[in-house]
Amino acid sequence: MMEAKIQAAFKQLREAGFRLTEQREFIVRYLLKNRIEPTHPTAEMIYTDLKAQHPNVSLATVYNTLELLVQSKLLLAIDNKTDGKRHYDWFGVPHYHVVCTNCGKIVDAFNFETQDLPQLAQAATGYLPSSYHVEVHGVCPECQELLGLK
Amino acid sequence: MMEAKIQAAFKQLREAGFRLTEQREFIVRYLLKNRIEPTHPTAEMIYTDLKAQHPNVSLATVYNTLELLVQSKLLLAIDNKTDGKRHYDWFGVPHYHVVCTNCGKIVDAFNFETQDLPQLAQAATGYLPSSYHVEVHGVCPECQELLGLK
DNA sequence: TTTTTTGCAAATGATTTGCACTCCG
DNA sequence: CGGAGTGCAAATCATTTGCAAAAAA
Repeated sequence: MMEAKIQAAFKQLREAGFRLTEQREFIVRYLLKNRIEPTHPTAEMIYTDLKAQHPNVSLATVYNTLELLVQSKLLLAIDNKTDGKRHYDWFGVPHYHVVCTNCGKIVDAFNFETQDLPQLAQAATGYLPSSYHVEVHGVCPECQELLGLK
Repeated sequence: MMEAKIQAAFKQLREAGFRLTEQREFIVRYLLKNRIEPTHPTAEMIYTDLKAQHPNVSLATVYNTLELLVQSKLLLAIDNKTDGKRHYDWFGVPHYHVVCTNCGKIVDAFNFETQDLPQLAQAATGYLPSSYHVEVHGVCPECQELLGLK
């Protein structure tokens, strides 16, 4: 069933108008197989992991592919101000992100209803919504400890 | 009453542990007097506008001050992926942002309830929330026209 | 074939930083 | 006074880009 998910992703990438290349296949497989949810990796991290097994993937291609996956609505980009890097998250069950203002760690949370947001945004602004992102900033439990907030 | 708002901002800045300098005063006054809501200016834009009247304000200080104002919860930072720049918004009535994926234009919207978000985030993750940000991405009416989506 | 895509290296450019000087408190 | 804050210029560094070669459709 993992393979089915992978194939569905390829299909979605194609339907967004992009070709399926060997490199893109490696990257999609990597993202799905490595359960990136808890990691929220950056392009650099993905590249480093990937090149061990696939030396024929360049960093520029990783950047390029990740951007295409965002456009294809397979990935979500999270610009993390704390570390200055763009992180990625697989676009599955709708959820939001909680980012540590001290160490930059990102975790997912699911207990906030955002279903109506696109329609409301369209009603309010006339924009044609394609995606949305909810982000909470705060201090993670570990950093609370470190900072004596706990 | 504008002056009262300005004084309140100074107070808030002080209470966050920062000193009140001439430059910071200029910047806060500029932000409040120029109703930045519709503009969502960047550090560069603020600097350019400001230096006409106050040549003794450097770009580095503008960057620095804006960051302090964010920390003091007077401003909200919006990293706009489309133009690659950080925009700022005065932190008044809670609202969310709708960003054009084509031209980068940012508008405010108010019709989505986010009051419970911080508590929910804390309950779900154990983080100590200090702020949050809701952002919708889509194509603005003008770009819909340009792109033939309308 | 025709159009994309890749990979390398170089460019970009917004933001950050080091440091000597100045000023707020 | 002493620690913060400023201004300048230089450094940083994640991301983007140009272009020739390679691969998809």
